[in-house]
Amino acid sequence: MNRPSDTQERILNSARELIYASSYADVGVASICEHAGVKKGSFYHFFPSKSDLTRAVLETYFIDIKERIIGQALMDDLPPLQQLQNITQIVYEFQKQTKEQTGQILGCPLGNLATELSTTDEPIRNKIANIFQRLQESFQLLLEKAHERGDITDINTEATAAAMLAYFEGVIMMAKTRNDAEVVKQLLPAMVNIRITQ
Amino acid sequence: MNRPSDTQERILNSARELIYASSYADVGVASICEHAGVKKGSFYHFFPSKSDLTRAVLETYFIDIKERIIGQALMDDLPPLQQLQNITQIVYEFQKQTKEQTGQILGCPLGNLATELSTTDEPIRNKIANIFQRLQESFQLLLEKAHERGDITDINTEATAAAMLAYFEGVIMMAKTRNDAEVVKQLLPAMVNIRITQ
DNA sequence: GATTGACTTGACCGACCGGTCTACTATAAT
DNA sequence: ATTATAGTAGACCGGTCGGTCAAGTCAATC
Repeated sequence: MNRPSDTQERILNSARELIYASSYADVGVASICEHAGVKKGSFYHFFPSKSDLTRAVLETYFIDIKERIIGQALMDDLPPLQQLQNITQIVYEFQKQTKEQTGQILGCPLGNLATELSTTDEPIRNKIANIFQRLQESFQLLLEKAHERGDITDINTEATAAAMLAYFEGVIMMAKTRNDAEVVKQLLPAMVNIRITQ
Repeated sequence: MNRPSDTQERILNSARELIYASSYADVGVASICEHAGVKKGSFYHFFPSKSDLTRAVLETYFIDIKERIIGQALMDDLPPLQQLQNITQIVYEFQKQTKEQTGQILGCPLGNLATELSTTDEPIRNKIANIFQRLQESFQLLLEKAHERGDITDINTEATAAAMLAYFEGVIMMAKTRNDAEVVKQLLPAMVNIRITQ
């Protein structure tokens, strides 16, 4: 009774791209369907609302960041602080690449939606808060490893991880606003020097 | 031949409040007019478009930040790094206050619009980039004073000011996403320890 | 007191919004 | 072969969007 279909994925990918390239409000359901090659009826067969779809899209953003940025940075068998440094380099290259391809710095898909929707769509705000938490924990894990190795001392790893994530998002916001990837190159490496003591 | 009128200011103040409380896309021209007690015709007499109005609103956001936050922090005759520290404290109290009054952390009005519109409205992106530049210069001035006093050495004041502003925006974004002012209290003071060396 | 022009009024526009609905198709289970 | 159902198609809905416009009001100028 179930026909296999890639429609759901097509919708997700379409929304992923369009929302990242502009904003939640600026991308209509009709555009998402058109870009996916799908009719509106199918859209609402798979997703009860645009907000629901966006929460699903957010999860794919997280998976991408986790795999393509953090996972990539951890592949080299380096000290944890070096791996953190890797992250900043990978992000720079990614932002630079999208700038070359689209002419624009698109920023962070999570931060973009966080600032746009946190006050008007509670389920989305909550979803993003949850994702930020998981990213923070990835940072924290690296900090704890560095602590065990004796690379850092007297540090509040949880608060420092949160501070690093905040700096990360802030730098990317500035790069997007100036539409200049070099902002990332100049500022983001300093992320690994942030410390919040106990 | 010119009748004095507070209509323009009423529109500006209305838009200021409504856009800060939600977002650019979520606030219609009709809502702005209604909240200002003004008819649509008057709106388009004073402002050629919603985008133009928003650029004027952005300038008022800057003036407010400059006067009510930076100006306030500089009133006490303290060492420059202490004055920077003051800024973080004032911002915490402000965010905490809006949370108490509205139940929500509204974040930074500049950062909010920066992430929402930088890729879709070039004049607005440019306006925000300009404002960020001026804020960065305020930070830089304090860093240079600190340098002259010998409080800090071997520092790239321009890059460090940019990094501090980025961290500032990032922390406020996280507070908004978590809808928790305590994030600001815990993370923002570390802003003054950020250094980017030459 | 006639003229000028800044300002106000509110009806109106086409386009688009998110979402609904009914009819239809295709396939898998019986 | 019949039935059940997941998925597709696309017309349609009321409401809202940013923006326009013609008509009018009012005060300052001459």
